Amino acid sequence: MARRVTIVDVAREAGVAISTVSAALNGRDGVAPTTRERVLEAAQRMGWVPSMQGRSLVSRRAWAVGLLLQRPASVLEADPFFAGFLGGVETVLDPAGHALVLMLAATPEKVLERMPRWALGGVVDGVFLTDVQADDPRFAMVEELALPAVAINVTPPGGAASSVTQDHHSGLRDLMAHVLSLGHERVAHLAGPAAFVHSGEREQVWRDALAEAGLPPGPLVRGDFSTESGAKAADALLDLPEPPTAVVCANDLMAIGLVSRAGARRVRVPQELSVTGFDGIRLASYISPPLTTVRTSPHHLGSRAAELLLDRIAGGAVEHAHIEPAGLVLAGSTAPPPPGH
Amino acid sequence: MARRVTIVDVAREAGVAISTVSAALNGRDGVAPTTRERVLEAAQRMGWVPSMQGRSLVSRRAWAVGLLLQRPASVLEADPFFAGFLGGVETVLDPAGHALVLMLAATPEKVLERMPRWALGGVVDGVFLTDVQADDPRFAMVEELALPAVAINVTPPGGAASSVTQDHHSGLRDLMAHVLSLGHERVAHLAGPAAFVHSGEREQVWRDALAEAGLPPGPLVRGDFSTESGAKAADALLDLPEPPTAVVCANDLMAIGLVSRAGARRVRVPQELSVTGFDGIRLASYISPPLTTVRTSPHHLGSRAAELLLDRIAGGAVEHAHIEPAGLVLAGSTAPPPPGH
DNA sequence: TTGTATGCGTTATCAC
DNA sequence: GTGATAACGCATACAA
Repeated sequence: MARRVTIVDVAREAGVAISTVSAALNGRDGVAPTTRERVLEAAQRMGWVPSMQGRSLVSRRAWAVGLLLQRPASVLEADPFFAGFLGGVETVLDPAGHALVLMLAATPEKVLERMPRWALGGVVDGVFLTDVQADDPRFAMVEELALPAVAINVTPPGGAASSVTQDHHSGLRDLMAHVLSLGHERVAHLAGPAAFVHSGEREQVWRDALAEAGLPPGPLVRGDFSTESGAKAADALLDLPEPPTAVVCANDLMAIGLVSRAGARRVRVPQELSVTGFDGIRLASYISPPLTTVRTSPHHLGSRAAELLLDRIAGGAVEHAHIEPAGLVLAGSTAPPPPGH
Repeated sequence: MARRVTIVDVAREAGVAISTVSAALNGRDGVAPTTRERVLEAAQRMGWVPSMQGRSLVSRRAWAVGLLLQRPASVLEADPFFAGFLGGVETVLDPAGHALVLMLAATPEKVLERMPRWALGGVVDGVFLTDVQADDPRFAMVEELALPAVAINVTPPGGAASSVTQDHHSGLRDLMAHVLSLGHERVAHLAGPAAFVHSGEREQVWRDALAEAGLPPGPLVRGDFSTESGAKAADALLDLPEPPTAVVCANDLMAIGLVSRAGARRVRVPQELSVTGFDGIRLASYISPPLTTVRTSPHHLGSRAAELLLDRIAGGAVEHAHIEPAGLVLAGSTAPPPPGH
């Protein structure tokens, strides 16, 4: 690589001082228009590009934010939330001149080890916190590090982090109302891992809706959000002495796996078994039957989260934002229970 | 944030010189064991973390590599290649102490604008080049920037970049052989965008296989790799005066869309229409019928690519690696054509 | 074996 | 309005 062009070179070329070049290049005032013009022209002509390391060193800003994901690869590879979220984040980050540093951690320990290195090492100015678990140690860590952070879909404890949430309660309540209005009385729940905060919340909505309808809580099984685990859950539920007539799943991928396995067992959806998803991924409308689900907005969640994070980094206050609630999507995977149930 | 701990602080605390601290911390020799011990202990106790900016500034290394993706969000959100590839990349990058900087570009121009800024600005030490197009301008750019690069699934022109490829020809040839052996004579191809190099290659395999079998090339339609475009293609193909009896798709998502739309039109798969995919995504085995496809290995592609890139950055030569070929996965979406065809 | 001095590219604080 | 100059945190050549 040819020796890099620095502001020193530009200064020499334009016949001005280094400080003048810096001021001109950064649009600070106190520079004569003609001088500024000359500097800009020289920088342009010489192909000057700012060195992020030099800039970062003195500005004490990394001009980058981090996303540390800790999910099994099997889920990540199929879950469109991830890509949608990233897309939203980028629409905000890029114009603001910030980069996105990504880490796919194999274990939670890796995440906790990486965070301080990133923060103290000046790799990132802030982080997104996704897949928040109960008593998540990351909140204490960002607080201790004074690292700007934005939590996704959860209210952070203390004042440690900003947050952006999309209400899933109302959508899920609508979903339960829909299923119950069809006449189902044995409504199972295929939940996500117990550790995730949102898993517990969705579970609670399901439980409350059944209680309000005067129904006993149906069987509950857990998956890990993967299609595979949905298929496994189908076996578990259909092998019960009294199988449910409807299954409310914590995400679409598990619902797809469940529908698939049910079909393989000659259990017709929705005639014999109603199934609902959660997320509203595109694919959900292309399987057969199309999935009744609740549509979330990962892209919007990402863009809003990035806004909050940049604001926080710029010295803004901790803030808690909400985007439009996740809405019900009625499709073909739900129907009245078979007669006699 | 409390004032950061620097090697100066550690030096003072340990009662030695800065250079000694640096040498001790980086495992260089020329430091007395007891001194090293004392330094390490002090650094540990004071919570010293290396400043990447300081280190980068003097080492002229960013300790990060970049991935610039330029794909429509609709594809990215559903395509598991992306996440699988990232997962593979991380398994290599992380132990080596490198970070991954990600950019989701909205347009090709954005990519070409960002590359020099990243390279010259010291944001990354190298880049991955995915979704390579014909006459891709990025190769000229990495060459001009002398930026280490690894191209994925394509042989880069000139000696500009390393590459890692997974042969898809043989798998696709096997697939075609399978379809033709079933007796199909009107085999359509649902191709990807013409601009992508691998789209053209897959198309050629299809064309050659038909020619070898003495069959005229069946109808060819193009999609954009999204499920939606697969559904659209189903309409286009089934509305033909002489619809094909088999459709070979350039990826699984389009195949899923096609199967879905065919089902909605009461065209039974595979009895009336055989459909094949490409990629071997997990979901492919959970739709009904499970998809006959060719299984690729994005994770392995990613890990190998990262190895090549780090090697290149460390001064190694340009290298072209191959991973195991993509293999045929036979499933339920293919069958003999209906009688009379 | 240890200490000193210098430079990496930038920004910012001062005199002028 | 402009120009020296001192940081920022680290690594390293060289001197002691």
